[in-house]
Amino acid sequence: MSWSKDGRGGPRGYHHGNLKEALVRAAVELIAQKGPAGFTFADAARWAGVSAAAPYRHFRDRDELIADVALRGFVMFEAALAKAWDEGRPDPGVAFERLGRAYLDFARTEGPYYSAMFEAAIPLDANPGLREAGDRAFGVLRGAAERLVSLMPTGQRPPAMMVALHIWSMAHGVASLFGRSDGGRRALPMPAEDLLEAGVLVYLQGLGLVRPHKAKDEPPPGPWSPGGAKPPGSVPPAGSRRTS
Amino acid sequence: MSWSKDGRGGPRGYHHGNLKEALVRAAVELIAQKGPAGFTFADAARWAGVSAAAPYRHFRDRDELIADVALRGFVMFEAALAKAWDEGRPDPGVAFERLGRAYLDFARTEGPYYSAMFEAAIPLDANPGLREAGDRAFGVLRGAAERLVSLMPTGQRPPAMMVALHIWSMAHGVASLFGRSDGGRRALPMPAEDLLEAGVLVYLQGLGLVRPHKAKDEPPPGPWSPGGAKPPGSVPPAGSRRTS
DNA sequence: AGCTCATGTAAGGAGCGTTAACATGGCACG
DNA sequence: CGTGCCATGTTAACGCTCCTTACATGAGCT
Repeated sequence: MSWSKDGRGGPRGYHHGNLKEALVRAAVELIAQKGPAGFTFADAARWAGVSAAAPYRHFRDRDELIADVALRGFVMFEAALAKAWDEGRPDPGVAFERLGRAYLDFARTEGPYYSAMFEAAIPLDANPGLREAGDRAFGVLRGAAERLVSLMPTGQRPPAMMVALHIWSMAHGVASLFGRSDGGRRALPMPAEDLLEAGVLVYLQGLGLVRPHKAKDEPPPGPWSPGGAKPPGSVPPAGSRRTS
Repeated sequence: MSWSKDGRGGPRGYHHGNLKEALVRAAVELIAQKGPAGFTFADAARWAGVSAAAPYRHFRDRDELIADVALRGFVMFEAALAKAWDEGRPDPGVAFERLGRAYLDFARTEGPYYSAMFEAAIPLDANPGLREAGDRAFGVLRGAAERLVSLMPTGQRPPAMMVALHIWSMAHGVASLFGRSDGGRRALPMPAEDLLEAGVLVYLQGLGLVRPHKAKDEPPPGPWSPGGAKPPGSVPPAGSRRTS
């Protein structure tokens, strides 16, 4: 009975049993192979092992299929970010680092979803549900920024929204320039995750949220330094994250 | 007279006279309208007012046309960045700010080129010239970062390459998330330019390169603070591309 | 005048989107 | 337990656009 849930493979009867799911998976697979603009409705049908007319029972057109992928992506994204943030435990600094890594991790491991979400040029105006899902995902980032900012003395707090937008921008920039390892991208002298982590750390130092650790406890000069953030621990450089 | 150089309009004889240029402009126009994946070779021919077979005399296929647009874009981009940087005059901090603004300005005013350069998924491996042009443009950014970094005491210098990549990432992130005001994007509480400027400033502060708001605003708080740089007419919709 | 490039015209083939008409079989309901 | 409905898929067909090539023709240059 499990074959009825498989998108491909096993024999199936006249009815597919789970075509909608299969089409979504087909879209994900095809986006992974050829980019969000590189596949067609007919392709998805073929990939799902079904005739070209079948998808019309489930999606009005190709855009609706992609929008569905993007929607699922945002839901997964929100969950991944929320899990990484974990309400700021054990402390906001550490949790924020995790958040940044989770962002990139999602972009990398769920590349096709990420593409559908941010590169497919879906008209948000026509998909209010999609916009809401995106806003919810961004809300996690924003909530984290608010928490972080609240650690600062009242007079020096930057707008949390701005901080969230900066982090989002840098994460998205890193992800889209270097995140996916498809052939055409540029080579990096370091893993994208570390690049982002270092960037976020420098940024947070700029806000005064993290000590510049100028006390130089050790040789490691800064958030950069190749071995800086490798140990499986969390975020060694930059000293204590407490910033009480 | 001039009609032989026009892409459209005026009467022309059997020979177009400048079809290659006209095709490039057509591509730019079509990318502006429908995105880098949203136009076809035949479209470009139609737009230029020639038959569908004519473009083959000038470009092997659609990809070569887009690559040409991207190549020109990189050249323009490099020039714009170099001009903004102006070899670090009057001082590297100020010049770096200009550089960031020039980046966003390019992304906004030359949106189609920017799309061709960064969102068209052109295989760089097959276009060495394109890669070189891109590297040259990035070289401006990197050179500026090197200059900036050289202001720091020797022991604390972060790798210039990393700094350049961070700035690039943030600029690209801002540009691609909020830069173009096409219908589907998200609204921002501030102009994208200011968002980027503030982000870069915070980042540079994090490096210790800029003292909290040295020559920026008068009010004390920081790079944010809504009075920063907002002449009222700074963000026109920019819907129609000039290019004609 | 003649050469050569640039462009037009024509035509074939392929793929896609879309719709209409027909087939199948799971399931609700008697 | 039988039966009929209807959601789901299939087949077939139309129209459109695109890509590509082969051949014809206009226009400038020497």
